[in-house]
Amino acid sequence: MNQELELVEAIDKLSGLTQTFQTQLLSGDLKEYTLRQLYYIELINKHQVIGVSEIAKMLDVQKSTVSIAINQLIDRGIITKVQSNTDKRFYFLELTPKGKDIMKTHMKVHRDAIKQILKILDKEEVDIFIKIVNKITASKL
Amino acid sequence: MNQELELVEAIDKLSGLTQTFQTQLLSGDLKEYTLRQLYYIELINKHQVIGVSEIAKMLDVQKSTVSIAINQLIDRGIITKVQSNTDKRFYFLELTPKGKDIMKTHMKVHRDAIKQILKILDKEEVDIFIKIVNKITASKL
DNA sequence: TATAATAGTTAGTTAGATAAAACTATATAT
DNA sequence: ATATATAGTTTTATCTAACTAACTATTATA
Repeated sequence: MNQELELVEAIDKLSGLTQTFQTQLLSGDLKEYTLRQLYYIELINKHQVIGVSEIAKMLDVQKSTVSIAINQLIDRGIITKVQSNTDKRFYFLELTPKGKDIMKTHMKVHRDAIKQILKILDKEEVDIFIKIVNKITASKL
Repeated sequence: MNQELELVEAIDKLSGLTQTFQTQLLSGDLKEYTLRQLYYIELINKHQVIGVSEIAKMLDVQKSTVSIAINQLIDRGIITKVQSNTDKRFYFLELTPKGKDIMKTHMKVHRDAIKQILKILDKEEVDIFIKIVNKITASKL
């Protein structure tokens, strides 16, 4: 079989796997949250200083969209906002302990999936896989 | 750095790439359609004989959900339904020429992405990549 | 100081995806 | 022949994610 076709199939399988993974993520302990919400939580976890406008720019959506979503997560006790002293217009978005727990659970799901992959592949294969993925992503495809 | 961490990062990058790919897919020529709609089209394209109930089972959603979505695509001239002669309850779902065009565009986007990957990697790397992906997906992770 | 820009909110709207329940029409099985 | 199952539809309703436009409060600038 030609290489291009095989690669098409491999990538199809990979995207099927991603979908299965997402489905698993959204059942289990994180079923109360949408992917979007988990992503907001992830962004806030990753950036020490972040506000509504920056998130909106990152996601390329309107500020109002983000504002509403974030305030819902605040109402649910997952995020807090702290007004900046130096610029009263700005609010630092932070995770509450509950938000940090969600983040931990999310990361654990990731880690568990990766542990399973590590069981299936031998060390050399993992190295090559990492190298290839890095090569692909480095090229800003 | 330990292998697990590197794999975590590689997979993060890969999922970032997937997201970029999706964003590109949903701008460009296919911006009038949602991912879900493209998936309905893909399923109908892939299966010569398929009806509403089967799609519902595949996606694990209610028949009513699929019925509404499919009828919207029929209204937009993308799908047709043809009543079966041997079982009058059943409707064969098929792509119209417009639907087939959408499918072609969709596949072209895929093929183009894969061609870019083929440019970046050498033949041996592609082979290994395919082998590893197959190993992972074969294991029903 | 008056005006611009920025950060975030609020009100109102829309599209899409989903569900439950009641329904029609048809086919199958006892 | 009657009862049950199946294929698909319709109605009603909910939720998410997004939009625009108008708004407040604050900061920066000319």
